Amino acid sequence: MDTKVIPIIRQEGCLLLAGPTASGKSALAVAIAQEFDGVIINADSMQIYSGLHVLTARPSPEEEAAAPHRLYGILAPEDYCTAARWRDMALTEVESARNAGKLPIVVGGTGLYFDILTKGIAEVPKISEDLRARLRDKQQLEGNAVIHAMLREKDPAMAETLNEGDTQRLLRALEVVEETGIPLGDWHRKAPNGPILEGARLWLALTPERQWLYDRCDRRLDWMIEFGSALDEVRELRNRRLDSTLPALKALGVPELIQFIDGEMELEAAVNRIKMLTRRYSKRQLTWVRNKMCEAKLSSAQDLESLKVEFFPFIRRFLLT
RNA sequence: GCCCAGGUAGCUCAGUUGGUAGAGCAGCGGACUGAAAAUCCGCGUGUCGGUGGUUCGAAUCCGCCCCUGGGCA
Repeated sequence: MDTKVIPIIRQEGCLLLAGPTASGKSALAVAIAQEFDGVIINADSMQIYSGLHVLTARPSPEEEAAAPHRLYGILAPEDYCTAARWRDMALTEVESARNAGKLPIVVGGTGLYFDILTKGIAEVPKISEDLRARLRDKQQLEGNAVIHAMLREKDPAMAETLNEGDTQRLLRALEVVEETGIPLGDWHRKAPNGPILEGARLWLALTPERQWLYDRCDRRLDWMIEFGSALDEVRELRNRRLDSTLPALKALGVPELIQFIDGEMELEAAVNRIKMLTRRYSKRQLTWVRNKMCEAKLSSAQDLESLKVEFFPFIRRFLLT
């Protein structure tokens, strides 16, 4: 039946589709968008950057042509996207989809983004780039122990909860207390959460069987290297000599492939290492889905048709409620 | 066929003079409030090749068998 004639009664509705890398989200999103007249909005922290189309497994040109896609490849690799920045862009896209009478479908694998989109994040004032750069340099030169000691002095409570090895959180906590004079924990408790996604949501999440997923990740990487242009992408990125701490330079596979290009690692060793890192990553994603997305309707189906059979009636009911 | 060297965790290996075993890597579990494909925390997961014997007690000593390398024929 032509389900496009089903009127979307729930005008303010939104779909959230999460799952680990290579679980089949992109194809399912396209199928949903076609069936229910939707707009696909990216919730992946790496696919947002341009330049790594193949390596970050962005939707193919065919998929992008089959349904509207938003927030893919929109930032330069020398830029960086914070979680809140993504949220603001995503909310804008959700709104314009709704205004156009279309169903927003937020799709991705970045758990934090979904969290912040639906539960919010404390509105901490913007930290000056100067300060951030200064602290980053200090950490690189003098190590975490120094950063941890500084934090213990200015924000003992937060220093207590953080491990000394946790570079990223140490820097964040320190820059906030230095810039604002207020400990990050206080901000979390007292600051308002800022805008979040309003309206009814339907959570869908993919939790495929582990071995199947790992095999798929492996084969996908082999394909990216052999038949895709992953190496060309990385070569081009490398030739721009960007700061290696930028997010896009930390996309899975980039550091290893740069090492290969520079002759510091054999291709096979690089590929094996990327496969391992990808497995670990997908495991973390599954942990997030299992433990934080408890509202989600889960499926471990391994092919598009089964996913459609499981999810479509659900979505239809949601839209007609 | 004979002679060596080995068979211990998924892999590579350690294991004192006999006291039911431990490292690295892999793996698994968890956390996640502004660079999150990031960053961190926790966890040995085992028919010690098999079988019989010696012994209070065997990964460890002895016999036989199986398997894998290497050598000699």
